[in-house]
Amino acid sequence: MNKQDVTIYDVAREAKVSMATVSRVVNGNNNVRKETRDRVMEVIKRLHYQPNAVAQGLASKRTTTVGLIVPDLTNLYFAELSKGIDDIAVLYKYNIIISSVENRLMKEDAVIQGLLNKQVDGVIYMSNKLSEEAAEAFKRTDTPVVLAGTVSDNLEFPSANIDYKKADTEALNLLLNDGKKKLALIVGDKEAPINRNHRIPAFEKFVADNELEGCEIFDNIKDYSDGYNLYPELAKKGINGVIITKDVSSVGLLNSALDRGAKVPEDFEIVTASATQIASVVRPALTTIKQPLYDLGAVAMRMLTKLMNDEGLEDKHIVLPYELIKKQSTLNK
Amino acid sequence: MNKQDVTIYDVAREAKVSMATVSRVVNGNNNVRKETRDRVMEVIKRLHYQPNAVAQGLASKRTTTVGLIVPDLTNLYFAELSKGIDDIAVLYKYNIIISSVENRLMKEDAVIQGLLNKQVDGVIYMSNKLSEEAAEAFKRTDTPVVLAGTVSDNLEFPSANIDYKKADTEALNLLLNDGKKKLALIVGDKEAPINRNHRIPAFEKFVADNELEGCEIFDNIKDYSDGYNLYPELAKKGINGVIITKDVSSVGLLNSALDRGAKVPEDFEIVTASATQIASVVRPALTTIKQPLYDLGAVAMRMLTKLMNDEGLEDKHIVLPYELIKKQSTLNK
DNA sequence: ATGAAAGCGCTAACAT
DNA sequence: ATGTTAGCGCTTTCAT
Repeated sequence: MNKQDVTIYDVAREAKVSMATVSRVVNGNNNVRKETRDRVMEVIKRLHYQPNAVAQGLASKRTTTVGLIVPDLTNLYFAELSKGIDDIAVLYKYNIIISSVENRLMKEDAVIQGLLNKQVDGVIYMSNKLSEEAAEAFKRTDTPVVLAGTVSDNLEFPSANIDYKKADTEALNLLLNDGKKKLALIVGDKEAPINRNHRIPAFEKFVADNELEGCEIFDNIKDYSDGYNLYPELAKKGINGVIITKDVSSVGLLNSALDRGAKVPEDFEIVTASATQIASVVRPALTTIKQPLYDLGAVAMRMLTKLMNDEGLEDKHIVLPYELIKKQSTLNK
Repeated sequence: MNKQDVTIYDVAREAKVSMATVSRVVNGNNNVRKETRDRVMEVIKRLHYQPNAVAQGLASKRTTTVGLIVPDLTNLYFAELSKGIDDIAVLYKYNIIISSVENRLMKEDAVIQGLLNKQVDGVIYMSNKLSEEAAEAFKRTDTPVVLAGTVSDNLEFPSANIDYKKADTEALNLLLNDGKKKLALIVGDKEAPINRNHRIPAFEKFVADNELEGCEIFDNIKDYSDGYNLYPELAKKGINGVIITKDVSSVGLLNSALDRGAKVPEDFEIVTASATQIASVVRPALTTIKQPLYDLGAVAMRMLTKLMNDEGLEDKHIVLPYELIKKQSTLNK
């Protein structure tokens, strides 16, 4: 593959040692006399020797590679998580094999199997919804898995998340406090555990606790135009305050409201639930539940390094703090 | 690594054939009698045999893995390119090892060397600027490299791009035709080949050809706040029409102009040069040079598959069409 | 501290 | 059409 195909054997011969010694030098094993080490190092430099990671992987059964499963690279929620993951991966000298799995001919479990066949040392899984097949595939393996910004049904996999219930409740309180009583929760997929187990129950509890009427949950709002097209329905129903989980959709909703002459935030308030770049550049600026996406990714990857090192986890489920950032899409009384 | 560590040898024994035959079945080699194939397949299913890709890689010297070098995952320009790359990679059964290289402790050539050590079959490089070290590292190897949405100085590497000169000239004509004569080109890095060899010469030629006065090039405008903070200077200098290369910066510039009471597009026109999601959701909507980012990525990856297959390229440098999308940040007379 | 040798799991001649 | 065998480049006992 490389032009100069210098192997460990060439180095050994040239340095007049065995390949075992070269291997020790390369791997920083201390059982090498300083002189020998220096001599070997010199030859390595001179011959431009680079270890073949595939051969190392086969012999050692560790590839220093982790798999990343992500629905969509162009979704900033996952991109920002990935950045945190990547930075920690670099720190610990892991490479990342990335696989996006949304809208794909290839089934998710096939993607996962492919990753496992490549002998990745661990996997980070991100998604709105951990599919059945994915969960099954993970359970069939020893390879450690961590979820980042993703919840599974029965907490079977280690994860890094925020407290979605608490965050949503705080946001709903903000809306209510601003005098908005016809509230809506707008999600991408009702059946995603994050919604089914956290956001929706929190919303329903809040509505019940405050004896609100005419509140509603809207499902299947995933992209810009979904958000844009939803506004008329909300207006007709008199909804005047929403939490919307996808940043791109919130922007669509905002633009739609403005285009139809709604006053934001006087008549209609929006809280968006991720705080990606896209939510922060529109006008009026969106009030947002700021999730520490970079940190969530970093923490998840750090957990994975521990698992790959058989160190065990103090906390199987790490919950990071969020912030409710009050901007111009809410009155903030 | 996997719980059931079934090897090709187990399958061979169980199916009463040699491992060579199993290998043939796994690799779709036709030199196997149908009965034998069926029997082997049955055993493979029954034992849940999965080939170890690392061993395959070592023996065959092909890893079906390509390296992707990208400055920043959260930059939508690169994310959208990556999506095109990824889709074609899946089609041709390649995995992707992704390495982001901006703001990193690890030097770029070390990142590249790491990729080569993992025996990737090819590399796609994306950046504003192909660094010296990167170019050197690539030249030391046989591994094919393709640039996506990236230009190198002397066209030494195959690439997929648009005609930046033509695109910018068309945009400048739009501005001039709208009556804007104090024009600016706003870039991230003057020294990036894409700017030094294409955008800047095109801008200078346009200014000279049309005998315009007070036009200027602004450098080092890379993120939202750079764009936001630049506007006052533009206003002071009387600049009334700009092409700006980074979408995030354009949005900063737009918001800044609006905040300071400028009328867009009456007094100040903006054309942005990538057309990522972020440029399309702000109001007023930005006129943009729409680069076919997904396609650029897809084409680059397709080129790479050919090179990895020793097929050779008809065209070493592919130029895809762009579109000038006229929105509300220009008058479009 | 160093070396010899046996694999890691597979592919790819080569032989039959 | 199938089997035999020699690697691929490295790590890792086990000796010494």
